[in-house]
Amino acid sequence: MHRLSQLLLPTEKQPPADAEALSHQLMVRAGLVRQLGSGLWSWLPAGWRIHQKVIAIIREEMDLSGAQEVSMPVLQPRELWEKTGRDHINELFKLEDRKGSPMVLALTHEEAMTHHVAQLVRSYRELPFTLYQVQLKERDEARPRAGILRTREFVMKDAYSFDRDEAGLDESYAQQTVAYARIYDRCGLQWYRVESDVGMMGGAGAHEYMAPCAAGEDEIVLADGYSANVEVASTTPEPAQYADPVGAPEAVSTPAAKTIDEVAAQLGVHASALLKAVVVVGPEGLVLVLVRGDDSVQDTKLENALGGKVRPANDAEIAKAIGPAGFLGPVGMVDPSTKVLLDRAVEDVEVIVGANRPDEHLKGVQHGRDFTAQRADVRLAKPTDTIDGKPVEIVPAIEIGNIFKLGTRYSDALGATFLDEDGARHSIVMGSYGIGPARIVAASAEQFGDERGIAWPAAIAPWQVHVAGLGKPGSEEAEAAEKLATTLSEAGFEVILDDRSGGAGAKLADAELIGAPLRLVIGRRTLERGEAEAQLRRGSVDLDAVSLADPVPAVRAHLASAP
RNA sequence: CGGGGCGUGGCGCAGCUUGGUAGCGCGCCUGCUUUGGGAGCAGGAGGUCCUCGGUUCAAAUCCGGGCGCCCCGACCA
Repeated sequence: MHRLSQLLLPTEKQPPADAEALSHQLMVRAGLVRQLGSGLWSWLPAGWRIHQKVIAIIREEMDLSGAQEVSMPVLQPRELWEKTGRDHINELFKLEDRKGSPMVLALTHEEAMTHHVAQLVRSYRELPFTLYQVQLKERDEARPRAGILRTREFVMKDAYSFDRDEAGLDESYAQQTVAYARIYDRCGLQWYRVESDVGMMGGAGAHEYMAPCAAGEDEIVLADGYSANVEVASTTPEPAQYADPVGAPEAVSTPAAKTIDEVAAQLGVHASALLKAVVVVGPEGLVLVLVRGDDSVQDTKLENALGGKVRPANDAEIAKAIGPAGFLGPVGMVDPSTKVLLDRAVEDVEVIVGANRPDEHLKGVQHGRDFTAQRADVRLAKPTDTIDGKPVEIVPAIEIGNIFKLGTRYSDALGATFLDEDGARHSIVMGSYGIGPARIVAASAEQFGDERGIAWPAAIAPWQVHVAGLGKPGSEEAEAAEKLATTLSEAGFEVILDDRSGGAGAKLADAELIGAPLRLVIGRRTLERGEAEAQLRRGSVDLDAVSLADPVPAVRAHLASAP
């Protein structure tokens, strides 16, 4: 049992002035966390209980999946990171020890894990296995934000699977998928598993686990039977509204009309009758990217299509290769060999494009007839899109976990190999699997927070039962609350007792702020009936009163009904 | 990294324009009263006004440098 009179649980009526995200405001108001510096957060007792409960669930499910827990240093020799080429990552904290030896603070543990496995594993007989740890990660984030949503130091559960081949990896990956679903379900979150970009991790496939909420940094595309990050989502736009065909390219005057809207207005056509031109410099040089006029380019999809990082081209580069900015098109480019990338959603019909001459556009331009281009899906999904005819929804979400098929990128770099039955050497095939417990906590606060506090899912609530006696210390109500809390605590429930001398309003308000799933209140009237009033925090649902003479069965039943 | 904003008791803020006694609400401490929705009265404690320097008889206030924090964007293994 914990007593509110003794607990370091500093609740606040007002949120910090600089807190924007709901979870940030509520977690500070509820006395769960306090800030030490930008992106650096300390957990106070109640908050740490929640965090630890999430970790306990993760640990149980990891162990159940067959993964083995280890622990590796956060402080590591930079040499290790030079071998995988990740030593130049901006987010990597770099430092030196007193001898001047280059060190880093790990932002994940692929290098360390793979290093050890490379030393320890010799034979296919030792594979497969999966290692995990619950360990700090350090990242020099360009912009920490939203309380504990994006921090520079955080605890991560990171797991790494080691298999002899792709088929084995698929199996390990599937095992983690099962464990992840159980973890998020048990934590009581609303979540989606979405297809994701493989990012700089490389590899053969990746999924993210996303908790939809207003403060989400990512956007996910949802449809019946489909879910994907907008960075990879592939959807179908509404049908375009084309201008009447004219048979061949034909110049039209569009004075000073540089934007799609201006051109569409001057010509009296819908934006989808035009092509929008975006010029970037990719790994193989300058590219003219064309999407429908009412679409926009999704950078990650474009980078995947071009096979590497891209940057916007500057006006000089554009003028040299194509034409005057604002009037760009695939026909009549200054350098006709300039690569053209055409979005998959653009049909082979006549559209309107820039003429590569000032104040002029061309109508009647058709792909395949008037110009050629590489095809790729690079458009940003929109809420009006469909997928297989079904409407999509695009919602913000917090990334609460991810899983990657790494392949042999790290095992190749660090020499993690094994000998097969025939004595042939192969690289170990790896996967990596991360979960941020703090993100789960924050996502819960986002999903289940209201203006009064956070209605924690029962599985991760800091306490199961909140007992409040409304009288002052020493009163009959307070004595009865004390006795009730003791009985429940001895019966194995996690109880927090409000034994403070404050007024009833303050006690009830704090109970809602702290957010235990079940609240038991003893006031003068309820005491006269020999009962405690019972209420579920989620939804403020009034339950049958609990008998003070025999409270345990009723409390057990009430908690079983708590979400 | 680009743009914007902010730094004044624990929290939220005013004061700065026009230099001169640091102030308000909440919280905290003591006493009495009060106890079903953030109580009342009385008394009290608590602040290098982010920091360094400059101007001035005098700086929270004006000027300059630095540091810190937040928000938007870029970025985000």
